[in-house]
Amino acid sequence: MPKPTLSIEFLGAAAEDYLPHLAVDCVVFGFHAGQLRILLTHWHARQRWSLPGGFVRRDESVDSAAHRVLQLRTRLDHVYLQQYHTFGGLDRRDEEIEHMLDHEDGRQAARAWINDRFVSVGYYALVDWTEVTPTPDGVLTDECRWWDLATCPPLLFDHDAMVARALATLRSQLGHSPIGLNLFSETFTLPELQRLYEAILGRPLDRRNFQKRMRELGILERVGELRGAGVRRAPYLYRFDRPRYEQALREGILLRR
Amino acid sequence: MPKPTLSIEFLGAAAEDYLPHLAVDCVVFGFHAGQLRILLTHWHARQRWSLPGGFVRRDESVDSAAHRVLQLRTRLDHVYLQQYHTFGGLDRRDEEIEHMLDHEDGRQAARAWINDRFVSVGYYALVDWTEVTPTPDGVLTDECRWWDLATCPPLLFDHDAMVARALATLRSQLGHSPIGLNLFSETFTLPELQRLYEAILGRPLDRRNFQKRMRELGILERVGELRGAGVRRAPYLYRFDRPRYEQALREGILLRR
DNA sequence: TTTAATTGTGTCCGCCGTACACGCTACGGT
DNA sequence: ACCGTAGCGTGTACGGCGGACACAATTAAA
Repeated sequence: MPKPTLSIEFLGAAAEDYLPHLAVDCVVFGFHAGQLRILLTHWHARQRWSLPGGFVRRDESVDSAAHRVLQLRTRLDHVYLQQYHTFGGLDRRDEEIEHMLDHEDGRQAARAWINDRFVSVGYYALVDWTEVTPTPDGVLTDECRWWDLATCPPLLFDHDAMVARALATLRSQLGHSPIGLNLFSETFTLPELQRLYEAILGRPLDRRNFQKRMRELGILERVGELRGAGVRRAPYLYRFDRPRYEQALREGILLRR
Repeated sequence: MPKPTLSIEFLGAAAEDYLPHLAVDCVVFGFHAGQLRILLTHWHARQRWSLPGGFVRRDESVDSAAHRVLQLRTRLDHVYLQQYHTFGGLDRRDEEIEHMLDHEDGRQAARAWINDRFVSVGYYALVDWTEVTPTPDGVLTDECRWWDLATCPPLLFDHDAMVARALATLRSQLGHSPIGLNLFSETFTLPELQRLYEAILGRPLDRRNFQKRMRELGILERVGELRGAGVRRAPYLYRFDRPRYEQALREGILLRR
């Protein structure tokens, strides 16, 4: 299969079908082995990593564009996805990428289009990483995979700042809406949920107070007991009580600090 | 003085100097006579009102564009201005305006530029209304003035939703940062400050608890007593203690509910 | 059987937000 | 001159929630 030439067509349409100068970028959070992770894509032209992003079709809303981009990189539909900030500085370009693209094959118009200034609307997503099929676009990026948030490399453009702000937003939201549902498969244990909260907040929580609060929220449903999990007492399994969970989301209750 | 023809030049430059499809709109909050007010501009072509807005130059950041737009409409520099959401739906057009612009004088390219789809980055500003000089652009809009938030007319485009979301953001911020500084002139009384908080929150507050909390914050400095203000005891005048105020802003302390 | 590790649950305390009462100051009416 | 009234300033009491903390239960390995 021949390598696709550089053009905007790899997105499935011609450049004229997209809004110029406008992009969406997604900070896709997952959780595994006690670590918060994000999905990154690798630019072969630069041998560095960036957030998955894309452009906005003229016939779709910006929110729809974010969902579409996320679907292309994860194969997931109906993801929890929140716009959190728009990045419009003048320092968002990467001259090396622009220089290298200028020497790529492909139509001059497409290169100029991509190399122009962009304003980017930032979204963050919470996903169950086991359901994700990381998928690079195969043109600008040749790899797409999870990175531990703590150990991921410096990113292209201003994407480090985008990640930092997404995480700050997630933290500030954590007390107001129950987040866990989107990051776990169907069932989970309270210690797992606590490790998630600790990973997001970046500080340890008291196990007893955490469990008490979670129980009092009334959005958890005990399913059974997880057995044979090691040299210790087995924790209970829980699932979210959907109606109560969504009610709590609407009312925006919860933990404060 | 002849009426300017319809073109993008009224902004001080040619259309090529601006990013197409991208706008900034500002919800400018003021406070007067116990009422929260916003600054609106009147479109003569449509005989209706909208938020003050503008476009983004290719050589300025989106934040700078918002400050510039605000300066043009208020003559104010260094305003407290916060980006809060980007509106990118497909339902943001006003067909009547587009139709009427098509029959205006002016270059066809400028009409097409303005009539195309726009994504708008929303900002809200807090200003001392006494310092504002409302200034219409004189081309698309012929009037610019304050409206009581409670009684302002339905706005053009999706600006009603933009105002609602700005107000919701302001409310949620109110507990985390001390807001008042930007909305008052140098000095004010605690009853005035309380009326501001009540106007933002949309509910009455207990006077005694409000004063106690404000005193305990340690960011107010008592100046003197306001005398002869009517048939009652005169309230004290306060000003903000700048160093402590800015420290509180950094630490993001404060009221919860 | 003992021990280590980890989970589930209850109690206590202190802070903060809320409800509430009283004294103070000015002016106007009598 | 006196008192009533309207609005301002301050203090006290209670309750709820979060944070610190102790103990019993369960499992598998020593």
